[in-house]
Amino acid sequence: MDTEPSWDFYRSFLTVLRQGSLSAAARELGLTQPTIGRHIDALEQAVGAELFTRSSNGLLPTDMALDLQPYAETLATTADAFLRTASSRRDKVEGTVRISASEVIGIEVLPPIIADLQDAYPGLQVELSASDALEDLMNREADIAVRMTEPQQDALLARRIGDIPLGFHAHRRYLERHGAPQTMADLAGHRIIGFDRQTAYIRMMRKLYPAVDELAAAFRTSNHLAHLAAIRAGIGIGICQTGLARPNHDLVHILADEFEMRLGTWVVMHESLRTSPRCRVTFDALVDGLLSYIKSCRGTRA
Amino acid sequence: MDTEPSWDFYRSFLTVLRQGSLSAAARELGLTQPTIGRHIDALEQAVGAELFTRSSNGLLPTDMALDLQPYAETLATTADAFLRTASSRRDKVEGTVRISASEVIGIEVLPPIIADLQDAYPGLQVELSASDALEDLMNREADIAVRMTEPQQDALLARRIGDIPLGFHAHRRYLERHGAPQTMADLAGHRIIGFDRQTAYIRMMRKLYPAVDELAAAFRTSNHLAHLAAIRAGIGIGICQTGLARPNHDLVHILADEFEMRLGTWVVMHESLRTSPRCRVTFDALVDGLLSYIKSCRGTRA
DNA sequence: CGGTATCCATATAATTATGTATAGCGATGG
DNA sequence: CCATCGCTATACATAATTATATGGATACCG
Repeated sequence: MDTEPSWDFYRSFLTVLRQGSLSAAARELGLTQPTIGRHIDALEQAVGAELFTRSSNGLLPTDMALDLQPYAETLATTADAFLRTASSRRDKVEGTVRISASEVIGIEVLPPIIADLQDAYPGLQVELSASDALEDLMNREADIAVRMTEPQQDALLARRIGDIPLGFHAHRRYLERHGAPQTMADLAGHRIIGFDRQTAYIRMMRKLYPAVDELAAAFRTSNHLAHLAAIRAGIGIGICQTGLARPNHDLVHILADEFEMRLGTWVVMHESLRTSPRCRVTFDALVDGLLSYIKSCRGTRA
Repeated sequence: MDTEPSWDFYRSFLTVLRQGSLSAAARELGLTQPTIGRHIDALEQAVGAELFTRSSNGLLPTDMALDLQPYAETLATTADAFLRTASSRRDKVEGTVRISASEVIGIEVLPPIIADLQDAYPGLQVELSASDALEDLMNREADIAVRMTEPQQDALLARRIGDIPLGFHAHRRYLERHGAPQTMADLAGHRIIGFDRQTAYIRMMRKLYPAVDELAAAFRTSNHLAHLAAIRAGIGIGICQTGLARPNHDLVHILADEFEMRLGTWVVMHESLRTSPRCRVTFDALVDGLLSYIKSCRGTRA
């Protein structure tokens, strides 16, 4: 290798890959099309491989370029994390903290917790990545994560919150029309909201309650938020966190004695962020907020 | 934020951090001291924080800079992985593959396996990181790893090899002088080679054989290679992989019926490297080589 | 079919970043 | 106590990178 290529080339490479054309990448990066073109040329020269096939309506990535995309993505998220950390003062709670959580937690549970946190620390910005694709804390894709599985890596600081209870729920309107099932067997006569895809959590349920799996579902979705929305819309009976029944009083927890499943919950942060005030404070706020959320889950039985 | 800083600044930042001065960093990168100085200035400007305190004999990193170091390290290893992947042709077995393994495995077990592999594929370069600090495959710090723990992440492709058996060993010379212990209790009268630090594997032994832990060690080291060297030098009786007794015929496996511990072993690779011929071939070679190594571990009893 | 809007490639001009040379500062050693 | 060495900071010339401007190719649409 003569000399290492400029790291800026990786940025240009990734942007072209995402945007699909030199021109669009140039607009994105605030540069010009010939510049990006030269970057790609130089990178291809440096690695001795063709990365894109040029055409008059854009650049088509080669298989090699697609292989390289994850590396470039990592570079981008890491550079982002670098700036996020560097741009916040070490001695004050300010700057941006990026939180990763599942969609349901991120949308139904976290907002009030974050609101209180930001009331207390006006200089604190929060980026919430509400996605079921869990982001990698080791890669610093997020600073703090709420997870339903226990993290394995030693470098991660994890705090177990407890178990979030799940149960069958239905809208009051649905129950008024169709009656409330008293036993698991009664479910057979009801409209069931089911899951579309296999996830770890569905496999767990299948193991604990094989009967549930055999119910014919009237509405299936792989999206947990859509599942919840279906319950709230009165489509039928589905499973959700019992804590979500409380804020919306039209949701009723049914079969509470027959069916119980719990999701272990952890708040996780990279160990090295312990000394960062903004991460520390956010971590603590999430722990406190989720603890009281779990406490509120009790006593919502029908 | 006006505009994102050049990614090259991160490289200069990291090099200054590692080298301790602008001048040394400039030499390392093939640039000049004023250039590196300007990069650091620009980065400090961009993030609005002081990263180094300048002195006449170098640059001293601030706490902030030390916080940022891991991010910069990740950038460097990822850029490296990018080049490694990009510089090898997709259709041929050539280019560099980086293997991570423990010191003992990397030094005592892998070399002959790698030799055979490279005989078969002359264009294949191998980088071996023989370190007990396990490198992160998610971060692409290595392409393939030999691990003694089962990997958790879904994105990793893991192949279980089996269990590597461990046992007490001593040099023939030591046994001629001091006699061979026939029972675990006999160990008390012998010179024992022990471990210095707590590791997962020591905790496991402590659990299975609490008696072993109470033996007074005549020689302690936290380095497994040094431990092995001590056994080979005839210092006393210590624990090592039974497979290591074979190539060196002066090493004798003792108390084989009294003591047995096994280390589960996996070869692990990032799932996305499956399509890369060089990684695929290396992965398979490691699997085959380690399988036959484990097979060779049997039948070496004294 | 002509008009328009993309896109990439190339040549040239402007800007920016880099290297060279030098001065100044502090530590080290005879 | 001065010479030396290594470091950073600055000034200036130069090289490298970038933006601008233009041409050619392709797709889309009325």
